Amino acid sequence: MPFSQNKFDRAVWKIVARIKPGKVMSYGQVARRAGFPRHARMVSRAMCRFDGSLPWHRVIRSDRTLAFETGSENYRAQKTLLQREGIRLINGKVVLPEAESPADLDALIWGPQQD
DNA sequence: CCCTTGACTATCT
DNA sequence: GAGATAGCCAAGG
Repeated sequence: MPFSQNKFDRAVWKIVARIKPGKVMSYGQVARRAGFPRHARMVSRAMCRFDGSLPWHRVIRSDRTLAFETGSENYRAQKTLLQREGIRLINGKVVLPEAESPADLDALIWGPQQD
């Protein structure tokens, strides 16, 4: 955020703002790249402090699930924003772009239903 | 201070 | 692979 607070907030902001459309990062990764290892939870705290003009939806859990309660308002909002960028979800998990393969496509068609 | 709370994680069953 | 568990760390009561 332009009018950021502390050093941590600014560092986190910078990293998240750099995540390109169609890509995602975990809270832990953001924390590390911001220079604050083991601060994944702090990243989430910072996010609610300044969310709005930044691609907050591209930050997910390390297990590739969304961090909100399933079905909650925020959950649906994030899911929508991600899908809008072409990011797929299967059984509540984000399918990493790198992992797109015939096997995954089969899963999309025949296996677990797509979200 | 001590305890609780998370938009978290790594590890073990 | 899904649940349980134990770390993690800043804020707030």
